[in-house]
Amino acid sequence: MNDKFLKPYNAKETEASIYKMWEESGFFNPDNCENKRGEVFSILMPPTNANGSLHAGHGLVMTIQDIMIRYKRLRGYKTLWLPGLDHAGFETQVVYEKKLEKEGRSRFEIEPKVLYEEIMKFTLENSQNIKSQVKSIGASCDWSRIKFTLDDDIVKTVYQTFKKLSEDDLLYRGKRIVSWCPKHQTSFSDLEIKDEEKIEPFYYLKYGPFVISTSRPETKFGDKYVVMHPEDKRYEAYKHGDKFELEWINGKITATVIKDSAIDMAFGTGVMTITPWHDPVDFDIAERHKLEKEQIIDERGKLLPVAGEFAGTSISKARPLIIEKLRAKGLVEKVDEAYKHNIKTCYKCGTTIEPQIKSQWFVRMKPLAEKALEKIKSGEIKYIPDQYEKISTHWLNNIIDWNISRQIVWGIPIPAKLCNKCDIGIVDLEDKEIKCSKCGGDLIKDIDTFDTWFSSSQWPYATMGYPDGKDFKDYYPTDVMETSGDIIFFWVSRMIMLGLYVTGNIPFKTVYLHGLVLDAKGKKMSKSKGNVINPLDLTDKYGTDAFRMGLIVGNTPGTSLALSEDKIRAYKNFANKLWNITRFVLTSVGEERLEKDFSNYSDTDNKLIAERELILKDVTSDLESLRLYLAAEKLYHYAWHSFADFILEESKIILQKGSIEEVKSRKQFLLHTLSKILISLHPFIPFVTEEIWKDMPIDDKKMLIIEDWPV
RNA sequence: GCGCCCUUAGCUCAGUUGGUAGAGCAACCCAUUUACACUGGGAAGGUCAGGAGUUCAAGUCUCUUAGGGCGCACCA
Repeated sequence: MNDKFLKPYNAKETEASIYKMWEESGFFNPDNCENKRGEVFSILMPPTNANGSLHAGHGLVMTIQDIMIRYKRLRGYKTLWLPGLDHAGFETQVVYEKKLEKEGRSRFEIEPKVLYEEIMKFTLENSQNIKSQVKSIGASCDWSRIKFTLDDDIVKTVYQTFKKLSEDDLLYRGKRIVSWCPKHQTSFSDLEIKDEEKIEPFYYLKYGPFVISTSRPETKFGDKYVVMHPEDKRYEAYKHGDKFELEWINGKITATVIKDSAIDMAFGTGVMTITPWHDPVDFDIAERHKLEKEQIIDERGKLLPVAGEFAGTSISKARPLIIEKLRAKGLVEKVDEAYKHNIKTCYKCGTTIEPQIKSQWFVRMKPLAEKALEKIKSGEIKYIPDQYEKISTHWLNNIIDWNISRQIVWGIPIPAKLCNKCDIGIVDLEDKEIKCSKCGGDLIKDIDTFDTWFSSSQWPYATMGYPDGKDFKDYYPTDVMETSGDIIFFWVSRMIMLGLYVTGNIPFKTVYLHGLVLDAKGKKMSKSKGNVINPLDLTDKYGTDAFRMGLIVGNTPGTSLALSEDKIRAYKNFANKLWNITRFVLTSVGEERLEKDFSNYSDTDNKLIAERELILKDVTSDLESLRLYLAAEKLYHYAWHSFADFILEESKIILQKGSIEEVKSRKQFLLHTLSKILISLHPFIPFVTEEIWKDMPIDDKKMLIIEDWPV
């Protein structure tokens, strides 16, 4: 027996060299593995923010996927786990802007091209960091195939899709109302917006013969349409299109009566004025009746000249002043001081979103969503846990067009030209169009970039070299899409839609969604609360295997997990337990080597074998159904409480007092069982099992990572 | 407002098709030159949130009440 077993298991000394051994073996790359079953299994690693560092959530992602991959590899599948890095457009740009702020610079003063180069350099430097962190978790992904969302071939695919969408009339450039962040100076899609409950005053204002209500008096300067429900008896006397004069904030204006059934008769007075430029509901009403739209607030959140004396004032400063003026004119009917309502905020900085009308590129989602819904309904795409199927279906059924333009430099440039006269946009992948075909105006290059999710939604086929790539033919569709439940719309649903649209085939068969990793008290980790657990601290202290087990056991998909250090410590003990089990077994068997075809077992051992096989079968079925949490626990229990506590104790007597046949039988049983325990535990705790495997007295053995699954 | 999920031992959570309630941690008693103290043995701990129903049988299915969480939509 190797002397190393005389000391407790030392994860720290072992892990780096084991990972290096795997990497050098080439077995992470399916091209180097024998295809024993003639079946493939593939997973895409959700592209990690190249600029970020590993957090507990990544730890979970990497562990779950690595377990799936290692298990299938052991079962003889040709397994591809394709790693990726994400330029994470807006996220990274925000991080970089903070850095600029600290240096006393601003992105608005830097030439876009220069800024892009700077962020690229910054990101590529940091990407080395995240890669080595992913490795430290034990991820057995194929690094030779790593893809970055800004790689030329990915960009090329994204451009082809953009063009195809345009040709199929699923893309349009439209002057539409979008969610605009006055701080970040970019528009968003509906998903980047967070609702926040706020208590604010609610004003009832006299508007000619009507009383209207608003929480946003600063938008009211241009309001010249007063809207009511066509069936509202109270306002029967007023006809659609009636005009009247009234005294308003800055003097006399002419208003027009509009009848529209979007009005809720029960709310307030049942009458409202509209600000189509700054409110989506108002925008829709204006579109329906072809009403004029006027911008009141600029991109920085300041009032425009239409506000007269208030021009140039910010919203927060102007609001009380406007009310003061209205009050002086006797136009304030009443004020509800504590009005509770939801306002839309930027998910990143919390700034109140200021809707603006902008020319942006939109994707028509309804036709894409319908195809996705079919595949979900037919069961071709399965969700784990299954409640996500309903959540996805609901979102897809109510989908709105997707704004894919972002006014930031860090991203894939939109390959299009805009007319400086008529503002139409044309897709121009070759960058050769000069004159507008419609009005003859000059074409200028669109300076916007794509929403990050527009490129990551194409990840499954873009990374595999669609349409001609060998990997695309071999590994698409992938088997499991494993990611966090909170990006189900951002990413998962859009991958399904674009995958189906571009390739005609689903991008993955099973969607496996894990929950959030919370702190030990079940609270969300956040830098401001100071409760962020760095996974690398834990792997350093308890070993990566212990960390992995702690994340997996008892963690059901979709449910958030309270990460307790106690639990991880318990699995550190488990790694050591296996170590000592090995020490005992190796000492007990002496010179005995594992005989592959041994069958002359004693009755006692045959009974134990039957038990063991039952458990291994059970574990295999759990793994096939992706019940990782159960498989891990069952193996843990068998190794510790059956094999160590009972079988090893019993062996002490048999090896001492048994007949020659009984001793031989027991020695073989111990070796076979230990080897099966090591193989089946390998997906969960790869490092310690591989390290032990080196010393197993087995002839012609392979590396554990490519051994044969014991069932 | 609409929809979904959760409520099981002190804590964190399992419990796949209905068939005598489980794990880890914590706490309690005992053992101590043992393969392993990163240990072993033992005992304790639950009217499965409350109520009603279906069933020979319900933690599991149905309805309902309460509390917690999440998603979506929001009325100016």
